This record gives sequence, C-alpha cells and structure tokens, in this order.
Amino acid sequence: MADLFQALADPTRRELLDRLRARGGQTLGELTAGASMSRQGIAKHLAILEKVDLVVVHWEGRRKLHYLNPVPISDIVHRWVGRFEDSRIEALTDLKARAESETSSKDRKRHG
Amino acid sequence: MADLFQALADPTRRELLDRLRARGGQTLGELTAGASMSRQGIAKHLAILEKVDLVVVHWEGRRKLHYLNPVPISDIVHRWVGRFEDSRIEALTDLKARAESETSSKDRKRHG
DNA sequence: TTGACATGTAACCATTTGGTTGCATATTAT
DNA sequence: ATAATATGCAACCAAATGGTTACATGTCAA
Repeated sequence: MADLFQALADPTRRELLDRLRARGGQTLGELTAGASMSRQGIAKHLAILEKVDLVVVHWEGRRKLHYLNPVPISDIVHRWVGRFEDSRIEALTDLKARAESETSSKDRKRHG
Repeated sequence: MADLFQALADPTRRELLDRLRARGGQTLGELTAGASMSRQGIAKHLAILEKVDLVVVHWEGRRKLHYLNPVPISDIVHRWVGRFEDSRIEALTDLKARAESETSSKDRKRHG
C-alpha cells in the first residue's frame, strides 16, 4: 500500500491517470505529446503506475496501449480511508474537549 | 493536493496518523516511544503532517498535544477519488473492448 | 535559582526520486 | 532489405527525502 500512495504522490503521474481516464488505450507517444517531458521520462512514470496496477497495458504490434485501472484506488478508499471517515465524529469530540480545557495556559511566549 | 498525497506516502507518517486516531492528544515524547526512530525524526514527520493539516496541535505548557484531523482525507476522497469511482464501469468497458479485438496480433516476440 | 524535562533548530549524510541523454531492439511500411 | 516508427534499457545528474547527532530554548518543579 505504501507503493500505491507513493505512486499517487507525483503530479505528473496523477495527470497521466486523468488523461487515461478521459481516454483509454493511449500510446506512450500520445501521452508524451502534450506533456512537457521526454518520452523516457513519461515511460518511467508509466512503469511505476503499471507496477502498482493503476495502469494496465495491451500490446498491439509495436504500440503499447495504456488503460486506467481504478480498482486499486477503490480498494485503498474502502480499506484505509474508511477508518478515518469513521473517526470524524470522534475527532470532533476530541477537539471540543481540548477547546473546553482552554481555561488556563495563556500568554505563551513561543510558537505564536 | 500534491503535498497531501506526499504526506500520506510515508509509512511512518501513516502509522502516526493511526496512533493519533486510536488516541488523540498524544505528546511528541509519547509518539516517539514505541517508534524506532529518534525524537527529532518523529518531529519532522509530525511537522509535515501539521503542514498539510492532517494533524492539529494544542500547546499545554511545555507539552505539545497532537490530534488527528481527518477532514483533508475526506476532502481528497470526495474531490479526487470520486472521479475514478465513476469511471469504473467505463474502464471495464474499455478492457472488454480490447479483449474482443484480441483477434489477430499473436505470437509476439518480446515482453513475454 | 537551579536542574530536569519537552520541544525546537541546524548541520550533516545516504538514499531515493525525477529528470535527462544516448543507444539498442522490435515492428511496420516502402 | 531498408528506413521510419515505437518502445526499452542504462548511465548519469541534481534535488528532494528520511534519517542522524549536537546544541539551543522554553517550561515546570524543588
């Protein structure tokens, strides 16, 4: 899961995912055109996306067609993010509690 | 948003979020204990989490209390991830289409 | 006031990351 | 066969990342 987050952390890679979502089956050359980066640079990013299964490929002769696979994103949402959704009310309670104990402890010097 | 993904990409930081979800109001010392890393190392990670607002702090004298703020995670789910949820059917269609055009183009040499 | 405690700041280092260029290989078209 | 096309692979580099150690500063307790 660390790798998936890592893959999503880069803006170029997220843009690639967006473009593949808009139109599947694009080739490396097509994805390179419009991006301000070398073909090899784009290829590296696509390789990372393939490794975490966010992009699946299909060879058609000498052309490599790229498709978005949204499943890993769904998975991470349901497995990991869900916990934090559940903890939203709890977190609010925490913040409320600390706000109420905001009685003393004023006029601090640092961290202003 | 890039910074938020970047913040979530590190396993140590995700573990810190988990621990703060389990119990809010922990101090830097408490969070350091149990982690196999120096206090300053943990402090760096917490600073990153604070910067993207995943962690909010509350000074209590000389102690800095840390709380989880799940809101940015919810935000990113609804703003960004939602698009990929919607494209799941579309993606399936794409994959189906490419599977059906799997007629010719066999016996390829590389990429086996 | 003094010492212990909790945190901050800075310098430094190894590794990873994100990009480049150059060249190799496989496929298609002439 | 040859040339053009589409991609792969490797070396290299600058910058960011993730960690350390050493020291400074603010706060509480005796």
